[in-house]
Amino acid sequence: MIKKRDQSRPGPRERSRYAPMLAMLAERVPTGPDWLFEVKWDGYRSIVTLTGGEVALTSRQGNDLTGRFPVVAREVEQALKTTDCVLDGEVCALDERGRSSFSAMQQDAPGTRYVLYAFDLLEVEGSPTVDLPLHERRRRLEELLDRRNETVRFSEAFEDGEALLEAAAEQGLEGVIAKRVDSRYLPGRRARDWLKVKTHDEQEFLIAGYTRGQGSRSASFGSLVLAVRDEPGGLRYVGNCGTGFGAQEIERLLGLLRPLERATSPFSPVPKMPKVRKADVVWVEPELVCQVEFAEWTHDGRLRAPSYRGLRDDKRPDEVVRERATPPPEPLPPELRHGGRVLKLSNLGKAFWPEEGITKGDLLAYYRAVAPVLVPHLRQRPFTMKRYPDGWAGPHFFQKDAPKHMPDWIKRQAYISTSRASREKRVIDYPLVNDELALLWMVNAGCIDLNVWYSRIDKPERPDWVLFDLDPSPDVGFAETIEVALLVKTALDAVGLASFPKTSGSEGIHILVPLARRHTYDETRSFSEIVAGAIARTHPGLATTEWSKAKRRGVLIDANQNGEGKTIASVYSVRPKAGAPVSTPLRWEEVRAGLDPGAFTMQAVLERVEREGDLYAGVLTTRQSLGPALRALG
DNA sequence: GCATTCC
DNA sequence: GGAATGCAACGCTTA
DNA sequence: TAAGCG
Ligand SMILES: [Mn+2]
Ligand SMILES: [Mn+2]
Repeated sequence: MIKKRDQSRPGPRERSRYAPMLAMLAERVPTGPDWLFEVKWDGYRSIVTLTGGEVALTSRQGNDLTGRFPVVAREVEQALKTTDCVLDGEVCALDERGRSSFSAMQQDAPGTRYVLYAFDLLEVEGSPTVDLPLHERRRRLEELLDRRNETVRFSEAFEDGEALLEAAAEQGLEGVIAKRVDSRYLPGRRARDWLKVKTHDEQEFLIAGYTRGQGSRSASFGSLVLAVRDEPGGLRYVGNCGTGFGAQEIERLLGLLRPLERATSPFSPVPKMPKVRKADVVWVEPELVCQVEFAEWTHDGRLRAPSYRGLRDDKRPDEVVRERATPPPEPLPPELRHGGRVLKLSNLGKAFWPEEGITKGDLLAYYRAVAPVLVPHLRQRPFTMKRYPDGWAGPHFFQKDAPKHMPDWIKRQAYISTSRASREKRVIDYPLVNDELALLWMVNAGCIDLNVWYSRIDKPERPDWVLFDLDPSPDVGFAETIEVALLVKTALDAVGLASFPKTSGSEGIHILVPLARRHTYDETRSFSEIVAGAIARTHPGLATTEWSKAKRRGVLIDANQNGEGKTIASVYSVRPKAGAPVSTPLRWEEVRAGLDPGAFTMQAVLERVEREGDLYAGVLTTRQSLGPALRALG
């Protein structure tokens, strides 16, 4: 049932002690004297560690890049006026004209020239510099670098962000990074002190036709006619795209487009295309979906500077619409009303994540926006409050018994708890978060994540799911967690059980196996124990069920969490951790190397929900039995 | 975060 | 009036 | 039986 651990899996590798600081995506460049601006270099982010003159390059995922870029590694030794330091930078390939080019990088042709753009200094001769302000770190970095070295370059900073963005767009660069001049370096964090502003946008489009080519392309086509669906099943023309494909890709596209040809335009009315004669357009059924990069939408809904990136076969043609950046959720008024109920909100401006610039108001706004998909996962489940009145880094406390001052429009359910210590029985009134207003009351009370039982009040002894709780030990990271998640999926597939993965926050994964509420907690617990034990035995060093932290190596498959009264941080919960990561539902196809759980910020998750709906809806509707699986496992 | 209790 | 305080708890494992 | 663990 369970495959042997892949022999080719690399062993534990050298990791840099520093993870790179990450930038938040922003819509526009900030202004003012607090910011400096750099080109967003498009290559491999690398932490460069120089120890006694010995160089190591480490990727964002913690992989060793030294062997991949030997020339850069050698030149680093030459270019630095010290033998011990840690830098942050980007290794980029140069094209024929000596400019940074990502496509040159991907082709990695022999003789491709690589350079390092260094932009930060994290440590010099054993003393960390991460707590110095950025302008000071950059000053010291510049001093350390030999200006004459052509391979190790100092990433220039500029004062005018708008002008730099414009220049970057002209040169076909990806964008601009804005950094606060007085900010500290926050390793591994995605903070508002660094903003990434892109020159180009990108989305899927329908191919609705093509135009006859000119010159060398007269035998094939000149451009693709692009379209999107708009409101009630209509089709809207957005522009033509005549670049981004080579001769081979044109051939492939023609092969796919010819069978879709039609005599008449799929648009009504027929759009006017600049510089194209009507007779030169071949219309096709709008069924093929392609990815296109472009500078911006014009005011009349056309693409400026579109460039073809490839076909998309993972997107249904009727889902292709114009994507608008989801605006950040509405700021909240201090008082919300819903059918006669009034909720007063307090301290909206309080910094809940000071480093990231996230306030309690931001958190409430996120939960209000995500409530339609979130609340169904909380409904009728006893709720344990875990309260952080002063933000994620402050002190916190648990509260199960609903406080007296909780409004009466939040439902409660009483359970008797038997404290074994005192052998005393007492009644606990668990709150039930059954609607948006109740949810916001909890968040206003300082709840950051939302912890609920696995069972609902009408059948409290029959859980709705089995949980596989994957927790990596310090010696492994998210990459290993992903490997173990896939092993769990393989095992569940083999016994015919559907399962739903989500990130748990920073490094862990939760896998839920939805049930028809016929099993007891005892049964779900022993089922998860059997599966976890089998995986741990066949993959020593990678997966484990070892309880003691000290002895644990690899990823813990924590079967212990399947028990009455245990709680789980729900899907869409923001976790009380650095970077405010969200527990995000995943498609199994996404559970692959390179997945970055830190990228699931509140804003990113709102956009994702907008695009994908609730990827965890299946947990609410799938009703499975463990019977066949338990028999198969003997 | 807030009601309650202590000084 | 202002500061201090409480606000959960269990099963499982190993020492 | 106590302490560590989540
Ligand atoms: Mn976990
Ligand atoms: Mn756990």
